[in-house]
Amino acid sequence: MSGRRVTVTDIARGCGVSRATVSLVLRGSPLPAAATRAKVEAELKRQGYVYNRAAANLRQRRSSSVALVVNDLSNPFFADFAAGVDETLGAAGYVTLLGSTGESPERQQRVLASLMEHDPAGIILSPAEGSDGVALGQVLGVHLPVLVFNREPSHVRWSASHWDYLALDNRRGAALATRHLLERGHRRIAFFGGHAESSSCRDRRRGYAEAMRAAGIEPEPGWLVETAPTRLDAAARTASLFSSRHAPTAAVCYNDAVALGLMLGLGARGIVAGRDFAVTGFDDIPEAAVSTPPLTTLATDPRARGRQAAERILERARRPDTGAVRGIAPVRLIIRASSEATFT
Amino acid sequence: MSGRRVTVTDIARGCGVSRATVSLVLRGSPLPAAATRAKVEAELKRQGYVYNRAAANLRQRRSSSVALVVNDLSNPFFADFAAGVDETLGAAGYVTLLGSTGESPERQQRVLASLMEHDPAGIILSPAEGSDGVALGQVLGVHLPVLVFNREPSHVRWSASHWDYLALDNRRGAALATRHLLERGHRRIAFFGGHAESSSCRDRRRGYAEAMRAAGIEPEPGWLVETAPTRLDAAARTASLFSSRHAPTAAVCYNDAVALGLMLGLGARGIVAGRDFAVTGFDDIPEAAVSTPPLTTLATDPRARGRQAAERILERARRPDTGAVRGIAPVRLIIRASSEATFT
DNA sequence: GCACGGACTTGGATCGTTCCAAAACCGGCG
DNA sequence: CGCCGGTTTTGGAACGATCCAAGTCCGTGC
Repeated sequence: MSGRRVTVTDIARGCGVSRATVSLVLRGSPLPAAATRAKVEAELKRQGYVYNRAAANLRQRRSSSVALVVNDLSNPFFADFAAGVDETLGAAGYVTLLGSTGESPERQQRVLASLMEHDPAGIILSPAEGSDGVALGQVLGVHLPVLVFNREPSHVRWSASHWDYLALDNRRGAALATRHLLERGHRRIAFFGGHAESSSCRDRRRGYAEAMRAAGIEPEPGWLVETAPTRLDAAARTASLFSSRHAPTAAVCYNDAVALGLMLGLGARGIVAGRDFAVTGFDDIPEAAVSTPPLTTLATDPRARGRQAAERILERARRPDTGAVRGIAPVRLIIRASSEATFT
Repeated sequence: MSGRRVTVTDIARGCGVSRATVSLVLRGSPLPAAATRAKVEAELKRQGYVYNRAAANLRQRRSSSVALVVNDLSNPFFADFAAGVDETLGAAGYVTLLGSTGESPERQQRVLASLMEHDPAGIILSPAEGSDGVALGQVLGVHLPVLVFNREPSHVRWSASHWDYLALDNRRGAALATRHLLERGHRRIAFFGGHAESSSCRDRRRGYAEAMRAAGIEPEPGWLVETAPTRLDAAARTASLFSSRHAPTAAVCYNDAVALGLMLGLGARGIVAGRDFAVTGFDDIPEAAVSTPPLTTLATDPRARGRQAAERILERARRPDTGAVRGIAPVRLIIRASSEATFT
């Protein structure tokens, strides 16, 4: 009836022992006698006791939560990542504090500040585009275990920082896709989409360029097209691929959204992706398997990345003095029909 | 250097006032003199103070978090819902405690119990399939504001419960889809997919059946096909639609995943969806717009549902004694090519 | 009969913040 | 000079759990 919470004191009074004894029972200590334990446990059940972890954490000066801040939950890639993080944290008895930033660095600062007040044991951050490492350092302080996922904020001196970093092998992934297209006989291959200043786009472009040069081809400036990483903008910029005389016959796309947009744009110009023009993506979002044509892309297993990130941050919380780690997660080329077009 | 946290006591000592005064400044009380306030604020900045909300909440006997428990984060529908929840909670100064259950009622019990220990101000729960209302009542207690989203656990006596409920208008949605197909001339329309015992499937089947009867058609048993709500199982069961002599010419599908699976299954039998057979889905997941053919479906705006759920739970936390509310969110029929097939 | 040791149990202080009642300060007024 | 009212400030007790040093109990052995 009463809205008041049941506390250890209530239990202690209810069965005639001290608060300390109840606490021992709660934590499964071997100290209490079996009879006492039984008595206390009965009383706990009778009164419907619920442990107050906040109070315990306060006294013990530790934390049982980890903050997870993502730039865009509605992107399946990050949602899967979040699911992986939560899965691992939950299994370790931690609770996930969620924050999403909607790609706004300002909002990200506010969200982080608010989460910090809850004293998380660590933070897993997939930074908003345009994040500034200095501002992040300001809110996050010097002692908290931090893992940065997927993108590098600007102005971070990694060598001087204790932050962990986990990213996909963007460079190798793009190189794999490029080599795959080269093997199909393509020579004029574009790199299509993404913001050139973002770290992931830079890395992917680099992998692409390296693979091209390894095949003795120097990428032409007209083959590098920037777009917002969305289907819509990608579709809108399709034309810019075909403005020069050396129009490409294939494109390595920044990600799947861009690739799907490009295929839409190609269709609108009467070019059939997979037959007249080869396309690859990046991420292997669920749509990739069922688009028309199905999209050749790079699988990244975001859920496993989430588990990996959570494990790393837990390890870091246990032993704070281990050095920072840079993790590069492998990616896997999934070949589907969109890259079937060969150049003859 | 030291890992110790800066506390109000440190600040108080550092600028020669009492802890109580620092606390007043922190909370923006008008009481402290301007000069004192300035002095304290300077010291706060100097020492890099971070507010400890857990300690404050303990003293104030209130909570600044809301738990969000979803059955499947990797489903874009729920991820979007979560994004909406977090957006609204964050704006109100609450933090989101995330839990995901992977559709396992047992895991759900554990996750809820763990979240309860963090003393949330309320819980938003999208229950795992097969959740039992009695077991849920056990962990959730009697006083906590609870909002159940999207599915009804079994054995809940809503009339005797204070739980809020928010769901999509499944019945009307299915009826809209069915009427749409009827208008295209179809008479033999199946309801394809889903588990018949789940509450959402029941409601959708009901809307379908009502629309059919309103058109003077009694659905035949062979037109009701159960499947797991996945693409794979839906594709596998396509055959069962065509076993009887009165094979349907169109299908209202339980959701988009099922509809996409059905279209795959149709394709394998040489039936072209949208030309030879009309299909509708439910949810409007991103793939629906780009599948082949694009899928006619019902848009549910999960993000807005998330905001709505969060607002409701906050309202409930503010005034606990208002009666339970049942919210039914509207859905919108999106017509695309998959339902273009007409029956002539 | 009593000191001893092992098995349990316990009171009181503590974590970082807020509440509360009371105290200190201050200028003015009789 | 003392008192008054209003403004600021403050010490100490909470919140709910845990830590720790110091109990109590009880069976043994001498």
